[in-house]
Amino acid sequence: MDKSICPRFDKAMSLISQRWIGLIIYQLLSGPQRFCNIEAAIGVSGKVLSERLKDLENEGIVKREIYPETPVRIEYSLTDKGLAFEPVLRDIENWSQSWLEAESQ
Amino acid sequence: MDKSICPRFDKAMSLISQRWIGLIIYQLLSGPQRFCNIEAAIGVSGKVLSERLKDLENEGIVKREIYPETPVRIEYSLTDKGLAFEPVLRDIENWSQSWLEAESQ
DNA sequence: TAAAATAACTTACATAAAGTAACTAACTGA
DNA sequence: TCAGTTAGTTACTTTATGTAAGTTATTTTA
Repeated sequence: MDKSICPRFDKAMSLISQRWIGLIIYQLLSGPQRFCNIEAAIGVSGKVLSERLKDLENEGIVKREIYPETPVRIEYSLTDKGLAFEPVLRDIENWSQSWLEAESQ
Repeated sequence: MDKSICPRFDKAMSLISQRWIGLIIYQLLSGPQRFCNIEAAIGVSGKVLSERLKDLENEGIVKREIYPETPVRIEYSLTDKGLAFEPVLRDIENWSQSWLEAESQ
């Protein structure tokens, strides 16, 4: 058990290797939005989405804001820490455009 | 179910959101190496490592080469497609240095 | 020559994570 | 009052991952 890898890098990797985390942040790059919007846009179940949003909020990556309108509006948005993740997602986007086929079986 | 996201990006995201995939590619960035070396360096179990290496080989990201020496040497290395993934991992590295704490409990 | 070691896996079993679908609570408009 | 919307939660099933031991081939050591 070497574990020669940096614990911070290791933690970042565990973060994005949680299913849906990347797509949630990517979706929030297009601006603050509601729970049901994220759910519909990326096709995640409500159960997992609420778990992930809680995790991301605890990590300081996502901010949850309640607007006491009628009906109540709850908006999720990226913090600076979350916005700083954009280059990662852009690189993944670029890589996927260059190296993955448009058609998959 | 909008599913407005690009299927190629979606596929790339499913790839890196598989546990260990990122760390395996990262580890291979330091050069071709053997199974047991990757296993020790990142702390993944042999079972999952062999699954992941097969997946990565099928995706054309990793190359497996057998050197019929004594004892036989099997080396895993990155293809061009795999090497092209480097910027993603460097960005994650940078992000983790800037935004994650050195100490975690 | 037999026993122990190493590399590269695989198998069996246990636990954790994710998916599915239905349910809740608060409100609103018809 | 009934159906609809938002933001979730709960119960249950399926899939993924972890752990530890076993396998095959070869090689080194006693």
